[in-house]
Amino acid sequence: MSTDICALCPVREHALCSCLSDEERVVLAGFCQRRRFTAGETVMWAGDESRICANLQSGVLKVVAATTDGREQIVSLVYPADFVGEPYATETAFTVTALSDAELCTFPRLLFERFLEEHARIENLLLQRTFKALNEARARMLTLARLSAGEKVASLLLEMAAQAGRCRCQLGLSEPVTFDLPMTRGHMADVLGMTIETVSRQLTKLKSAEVIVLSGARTVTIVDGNALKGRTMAA
Amino acid sequence: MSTDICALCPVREHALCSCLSDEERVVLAGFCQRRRFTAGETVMWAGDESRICANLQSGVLKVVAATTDGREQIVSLVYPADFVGEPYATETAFTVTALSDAELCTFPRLLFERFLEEHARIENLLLQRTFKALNEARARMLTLARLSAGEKVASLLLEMAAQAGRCRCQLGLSEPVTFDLPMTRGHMADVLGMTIETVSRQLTKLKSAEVIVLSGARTVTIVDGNALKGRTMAA
DNA sequence: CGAGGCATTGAGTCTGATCAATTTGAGTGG
DNA sequence: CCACTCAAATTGATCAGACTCAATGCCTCG
Repeated sequence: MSTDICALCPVREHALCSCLSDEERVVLAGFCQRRRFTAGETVMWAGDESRICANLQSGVLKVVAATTDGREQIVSLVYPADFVGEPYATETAFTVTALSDAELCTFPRLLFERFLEEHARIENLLLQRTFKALNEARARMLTLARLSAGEKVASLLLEMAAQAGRCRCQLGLSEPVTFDLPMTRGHMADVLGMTIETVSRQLTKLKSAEVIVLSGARTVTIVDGNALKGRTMAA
Repeated sequence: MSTDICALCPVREHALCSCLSDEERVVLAGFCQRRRFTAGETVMWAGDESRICANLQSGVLKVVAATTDGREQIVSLVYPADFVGEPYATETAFTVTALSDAELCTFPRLLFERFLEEHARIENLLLQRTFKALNEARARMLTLARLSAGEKVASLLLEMAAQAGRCRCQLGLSEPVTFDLPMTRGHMADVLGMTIETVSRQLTKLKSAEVIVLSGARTVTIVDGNALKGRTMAA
């Protein structure tokens, strides 16, 4: 039964558990619980007791840091096959919310910790992923602190194009690429540490410069990828 | 011989390796190499091949992200007993430089990886530390993106006071606390994503409000810790 | 005592936030 | 199929906070 569940898993090949043998997978599946969240629903609240870890199967989640007076910053976007949650933490550090409808494969934290300890390969992979997440967070610190509004928006566009291209096969920068933005202007602003208005103005500027084409609010075509990259200036 | 080295290690009790048995420590010490760096010297360069990991024994390091055109952001401060480097990464992600004279206990990356795989306890602890670093980076993202200059400086002052207090025993916020800033205005600006001038102006403002006293450029007394905390506003 | 790096202070500018008014567009129900 | 609704997005005008440029002051260490 449990192996059947994994057979249908859309991220079977890419999630952390892809390193497991069939037998190990049976053990893990034995205490996993699939859960669905609708867009806007919160998966875990900052400050709450940390009870679960999970793999994202479909949809997109945001990890949000907030001040006491309500200012918010998206500190990470979680895509399918990504891991969410923090083993060994008693308290949840940041609120995690579904940006779109999402499906998670959740594990009780304590059982997952036990599993990690008994399966060195998966623990090792989680370590590598966590370092990768750390590098991403640090790279974004540079973006947040030192790039101009225009540079921030250009960077995010390229990033989202790359993410979109991870599914469909991606062409180079010389060819026009069309894709749907996976988030609203408001979310883009929350990721980049700016306001909705400024994001919108920068997109308009890119449109006027004929670097991109906006077809409706959500669909973008990157006409001149090199020009867009030139507006980035980050390493 | 190797155990003697560790016996003199100033961070023996707090570094990653504190979880090891004497026998394990001998193995690890077998391929460690102690190295000294003078203030300003760079320990590893972003983009270079990743050859070492290390524990910091004394001094303070900075981890720096930079744009191609020279803008810089300090993405992490490394204190004694902290771990530096990235196992399993072929390339160094960020430049690491000594802020003060520093002593490192370095390990060749590949050997350290092998050691991790054979010693689950230490790998487990490294995982936990990496998650902690990730949480810190994410918390700082909020600071960089959403706090005002005044809030940023107040936060950093409290953080540095806490760090200073980790050595000497720290009093509560109601009592005045005096300590030396471990960095220049310039470094504070690099950490907070602002300019030297703005940092200086915010400190002057705090001095005028009699929240702090500045005795020379480097020594600070937090007179009214609660007022300082009140100027923070971050969660 | 002098030199040089840090730090402070001031004046002016500019980027991006704020406030406010439309416009667009997707979804709903008549 | 069209009008309606409501959220999202765009656009404009104004303002403030932080940056830039420039001058001066202050430690620290030869």
